[in-house]
Amino acid sequence: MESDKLDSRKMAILNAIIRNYLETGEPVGSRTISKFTDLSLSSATIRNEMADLEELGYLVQPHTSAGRIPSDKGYRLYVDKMMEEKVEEVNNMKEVLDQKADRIENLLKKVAKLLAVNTNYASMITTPKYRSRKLKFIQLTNVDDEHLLAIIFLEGNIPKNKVIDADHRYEESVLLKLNIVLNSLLQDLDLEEINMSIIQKIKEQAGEDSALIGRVLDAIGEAIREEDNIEVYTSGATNILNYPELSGDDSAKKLLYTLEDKQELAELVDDRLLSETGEHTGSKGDIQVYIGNETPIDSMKNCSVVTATYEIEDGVYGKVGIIGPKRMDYDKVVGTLKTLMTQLDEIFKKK
Amino acid sequence: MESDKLDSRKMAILNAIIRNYLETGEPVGSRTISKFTDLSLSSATIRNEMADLEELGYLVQPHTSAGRIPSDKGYRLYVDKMMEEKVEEVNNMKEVLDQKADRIENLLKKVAKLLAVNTNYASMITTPKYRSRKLKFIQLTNVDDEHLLAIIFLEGNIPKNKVIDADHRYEESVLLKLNIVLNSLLQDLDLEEINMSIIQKIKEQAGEDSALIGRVLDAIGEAIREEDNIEVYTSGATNILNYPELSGDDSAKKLLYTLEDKQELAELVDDRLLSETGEHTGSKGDIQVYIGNETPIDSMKNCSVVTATYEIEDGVYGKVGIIGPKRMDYDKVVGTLKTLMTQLDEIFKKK
DNA sequence: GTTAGCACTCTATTTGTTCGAGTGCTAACA
DNA sequence: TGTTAGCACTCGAACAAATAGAGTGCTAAC
Repeated sequence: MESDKLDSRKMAILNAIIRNYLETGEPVGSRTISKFTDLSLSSATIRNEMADLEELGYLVQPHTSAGRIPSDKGYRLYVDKMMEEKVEEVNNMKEVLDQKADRIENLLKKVAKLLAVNTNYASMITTPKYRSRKLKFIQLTNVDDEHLLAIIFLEGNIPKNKVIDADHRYEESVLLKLNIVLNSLLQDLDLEEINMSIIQKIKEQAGEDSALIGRVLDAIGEAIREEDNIEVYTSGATNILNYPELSGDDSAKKLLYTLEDKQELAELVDDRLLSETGEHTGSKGDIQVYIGNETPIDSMKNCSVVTATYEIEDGVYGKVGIIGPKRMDYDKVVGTLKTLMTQLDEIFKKK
Repeated sequence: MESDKLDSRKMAILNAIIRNYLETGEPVGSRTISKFTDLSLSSATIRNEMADLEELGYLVQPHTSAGRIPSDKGYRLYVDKMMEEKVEEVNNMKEVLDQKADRIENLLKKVAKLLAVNTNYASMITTPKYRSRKLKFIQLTNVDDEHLLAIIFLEGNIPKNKVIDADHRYEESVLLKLNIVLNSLLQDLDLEEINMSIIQKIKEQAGEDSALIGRVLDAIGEAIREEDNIEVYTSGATNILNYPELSGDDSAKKLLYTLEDKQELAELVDDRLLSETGEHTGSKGDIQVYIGNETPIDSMKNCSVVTATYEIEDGVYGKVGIIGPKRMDYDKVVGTLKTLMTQLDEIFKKK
C-alpha cells in the first residue's frame, strides 16, 4: 500500500471493469477483462491486479466466487478521470426547447422530460431561486363590489395577481390615489425593507382607506414569498424500474416516493450542501456528481445523482439533476447536461 | 342458467367471498366461507354454489385446485349492490381543505394528496373544465419602454397576465383610451364571438395604435386557451406498489408511467366516455366505478377506478379519481369521495 | 513478472418430493 | 329434493438435494 496512486495498468484494468459493468450490470470476472482489453494479459494476471484493486478499495466482491463490481471510490475515480478528458458534445435538443415556451414552468417541465427521455434515467429540475424579490410596482383594480385585484409586479418582470376582499366598491379616483401612494413609497423595496415606519407612512397618506392597506401589504408579502418558493419538477421516475439493481427490493418504492413527493429533492439544491460536498467532486464547469452515499438523500444511497446549475440571469440560478443507478452512463449524462446548459444559456440570453 | 338473477343465498355467498377476498387478496375456498358466514352450510354445499356462481360468470378460478376470486362481473354486482345501500359517512378532511388555498391548483393538489393518503391508493384530479371562457375585462399597463402588461380577467374571476411587446412607451392617456375601447367592445365575449367585424371596429377606434391591437388580441386568445387546458394532478402513485397483484410484472411500470405522464389520464374525463360507459354503473350521485376492463385506459385493465365529478360553479366541473387494485375497498373509497364532494361543495359555495 | 493449472467456493438453476388447501363427485341422509 | 360426509384427485407453494458453471486464490513452472 505504498501509495494510493495507481500505475497505468491498474488504471486500465479498473477502467475496463467499470466500463463493462456499466453496460451489463453484472459483476465482471477476470476472464472477461483478459479478452476485452488490448493489453494482452492472462486472466490470472488480471486476477492478481483485481485483488490489489480490491485491497485498495476500488473494487468490491459481492460474494466470494463472483466477479468484481466498482465501489463508490472506484466510480469516483472513473468519473473524475472522465471529466478531465470530456469533450463538448453537441446534441440537438435545441429544436425542442426552442418551441415557444410561454411560461418558465412549462420550459422547465419540458427540460425535465427531455432529459429523462434522452438519458433513460429520472430527472429533476428546480425553479430558479431569486435572492429576495423587490417590488417593482403594484396596481389596484376594481373587480366587483366585494373584490379588488392587486397586480403585483416583481423584479424580473414577474406579474402576480392577488384578489383582495373589499368592504365596498372603491371609486376609481380613490384607487388611483392609493396606487400612487403605494408605488411611490414601496417601489424597489424587498420584504426586509418594508418596515413599520414605511407602513405607517402609507396608512397616513391613505387616510380613511387605511384599512385596506393592511390587506394589500399581505398580498404583496404573499406574492414575494410565493415567488421565493422553489418548486421541483421531475420526469421519468418510472425509468428507475428499468434497472434491476434499483427496482429489486422496496428501495425502488422509496425512491419513487421521493421523486413524487419532491419535498426532499429541494435538499439537493440547498446551498450548504453544494459547498459542503462540492469539494470532492473533480468537476469542471458546474457539474456535480454524487455517487452512492455521497448524495444527501437517503433513498438515493444506491443511486448516483448528477446535477448542474443553470443561470437564468445574473445571480439567479436553479438546479437540474439526473438520478440513475450507480452504473449510469456518466459520460453521456454529463455530456447531455453540458449541452443543455449551453442551450439554456442561449435561450435565456435571447429573452 | 334459467335466469341471471341470483337467489339470496348465492348472493350472500358471493358477497362473503368478495368481502373476504378484498381483505386478504388470496383466493378464497369453500371451507373459509362455510365458517365465516352465519348461514350455517357445509363446505360441500358452498362448493356447489360456488360452482354455479362460476358458471354464471361471477367467480373465477385461478387454477384447478385453488379457491375462487371475483370476476369483473362479480365485482360489478357487488359494487352496484353496495351503492344502493350506501349511507353517507362523515370524515374529517375538512380541516385540511379549509386551510387557505390561495390558488385553485394548490387546492386540487392538496385534494389529490389527501385522497391518496386517506385511501392508500393512487389518486388523480383534473382542473375544472369550462365551456368557453368569456372575457370579463382587460387592462393594459406600462411595464417599461418595451413592454406592456395586459391583465386579462376571465369569467369566473380568473386573472391572467400577459406581457406584450411594445415598440415604444405609451402615454397613460392613450392606454386609458385603449382600455376603454377594448372593454366596451369585448366584454362578455368568448373566443367564438370575437370575430373580424368586431376586430375591425376596435382597430378603427384605436386609430394610430391599431398595430398594438393584434398583439393584445393574441394575448387574450392565449389566455383563454390556456385556461381551457385541462391539467391533471396525481398523487400517491407509489401506493400501487403496495399491492402485489399490481406490482408483480411490468404492468406496474406501465401504470406508474401513465400516472406520471398524465396525458392519457385526461381520457378518463372525456365527456364521450362518461356517457358511454356511464350506463352500466349503478351509481347514485356522481360516482362512477370502472372495474378492470371497463376502464378506457389500457394500463389500468388490472385496476379499478372510481371517479367523481365535482362542480366548482354552475356547469363547470372537474373529475377526481382513485386508482387501485380491483380488490379495492370500494366501500371506503366511495364514502371518501362522497364526503369529499360535499366538502368541496361547501368550499366553493363559500367563495 | 507472467501464466497455466488445479482445487475450491459460492450462487443460480434445476429437479424431485412433499404438503396442504381446495375441488368435484358420489353416496348416504333427512 | 336439498344437504352433507367422505374420498380421490389436482395443483401450486415450499423445501431440499443435486448440478452446473463462473470465478477465485494459490502454487509451480516458464
